[in-house]
Amino acid sequence: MPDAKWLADMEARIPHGGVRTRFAPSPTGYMHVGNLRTALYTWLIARHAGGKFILRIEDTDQGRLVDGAVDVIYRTLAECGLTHDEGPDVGGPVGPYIQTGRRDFYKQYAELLIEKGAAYRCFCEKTESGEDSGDFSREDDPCRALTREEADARAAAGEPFVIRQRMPREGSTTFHDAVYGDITVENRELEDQILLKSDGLPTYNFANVVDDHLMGITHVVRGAEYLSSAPKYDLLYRAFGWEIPTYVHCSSVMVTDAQTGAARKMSKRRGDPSYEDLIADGYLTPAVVNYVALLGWSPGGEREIYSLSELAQVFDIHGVSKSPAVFDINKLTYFNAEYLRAMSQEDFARAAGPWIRKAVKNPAVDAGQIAALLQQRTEKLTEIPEKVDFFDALPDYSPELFIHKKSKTDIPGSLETLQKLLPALESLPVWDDEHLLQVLTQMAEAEGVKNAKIMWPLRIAITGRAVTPGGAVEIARILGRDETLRRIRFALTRG
RNA sequence: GGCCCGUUGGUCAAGUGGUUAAGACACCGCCCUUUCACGGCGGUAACAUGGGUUCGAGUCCCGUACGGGUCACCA
Repeated sequence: MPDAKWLADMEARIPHGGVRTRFAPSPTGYMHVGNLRTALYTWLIARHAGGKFILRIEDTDQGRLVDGAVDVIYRTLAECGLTHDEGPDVGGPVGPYIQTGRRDFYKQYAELLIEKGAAYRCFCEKTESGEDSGDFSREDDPCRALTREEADARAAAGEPFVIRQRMPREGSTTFHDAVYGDITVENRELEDQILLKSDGLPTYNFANVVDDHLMGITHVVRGAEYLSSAPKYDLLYRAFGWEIPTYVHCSSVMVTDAQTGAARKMSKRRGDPSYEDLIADGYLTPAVVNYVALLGWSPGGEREIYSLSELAQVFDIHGVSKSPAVFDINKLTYFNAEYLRAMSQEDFARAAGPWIRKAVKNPAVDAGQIAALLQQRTEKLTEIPEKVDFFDALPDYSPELFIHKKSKTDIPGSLETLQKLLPALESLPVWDDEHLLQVLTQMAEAEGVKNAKIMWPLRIAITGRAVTPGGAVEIARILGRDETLRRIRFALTRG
């Protein structure tokens, strides 16, 4: 029944030579960290080898289509720099790259399998997931024993059917995985899985095998949840007589459950962060990519900071780990801080600007100067507003803040210091760091006290905060003379 | 429950028969310092468990425990 000419044409367009990998997400509208990592590893394997990275959309589940979901995938890949060479949007030699557009292909290949005796039509009624299907056992399926003529006749008569894979009942199947090594299962454990659904669309497992072959995929990278269906794939490849690609199964990414403290798989429902959530939370894309790369893979040495292109150079399947890794937001935060500090001052100012302006509306206050202060003490962009809001308006603060043991300050002493500071600052010839520091240190020297005894009261008076991004000098400089003096005078009224 | 996979400090992890069992995050301490940070130095902390094999086992084999995955006309 399959068209021999058509099959030959399909085979003829398969690219050969060179590594070809593919990321094949189903459009659910959610790119969780595990998905991103799979995409990353897949991309890295291709780029490391100078091969092609292909994007294929697996939309065979008509019941789970989500609007805009494909856009989330495009956007995430693009932002992360995981560019694809072939895909629904850019085309390529082995399209279409969206599975519903390949509908007829699967039918042809399913029928080819029937012809080879490795599949059969099944007319049994659908059994819902999780439901007890009675005492009927898959092994007793009478359809498996139907002759070709009978099955063809019933199909021709319009009876609905699915096409199932005919698994061997004896022996065992061994497949090889680049991460897990050889895995052997008894064939009797394998169910006659459905290849083609009654709506004519393929199941994930079948579509994968057909597409990966037709697209010339050399390395199949996917989550370890597919490990147990891998032997069925091998059987399918063998039935077709196709070359088996290299399997690369990656362990899952876990998260520590806030309630139970136990590790569990990440999930959208539980509110675990997706890529977009992390970005909205103030994380930088390169930091996320870098961290995620190291979650379940290790380059070996002691180095941890890698750019995307550096990752592509050093990536090696050998470093992929078998056991699940727990996502640690703490360490991501550390990576983020590292990336923030490594930025040029200009880039940081550009990234931090909007966040500073969320809290500092006063245009007279220079966001660029605040950014310079912030760069060495910011772990995520989102924490900026609360750190700088005092520039806009002096917060309500308790005079108790003037008490600081290490600086040897108390309330009366602080007010006294501020009182003396007032005229000195009023007459400061130039309002810059150099002069501010000079007047302050001179006063400390004249009084025979440590700098801190002068600096602390000033900083508290002009910020109203125990912790600030920068010291008294820098903050006074940014605030300007008028505002600085105003805040000092205000402090004095509170004594 | 059957089958498959896994198990090095709280977390990420190096380690491929002989190591004082790296490194990083987090945590703690000290130093630097005009606060907090940054930075520097140091510290606490691990081979799940029981048997083998071996002159020698984190590394190899078997059992046990624990964890994960999978058993859909979902992917």
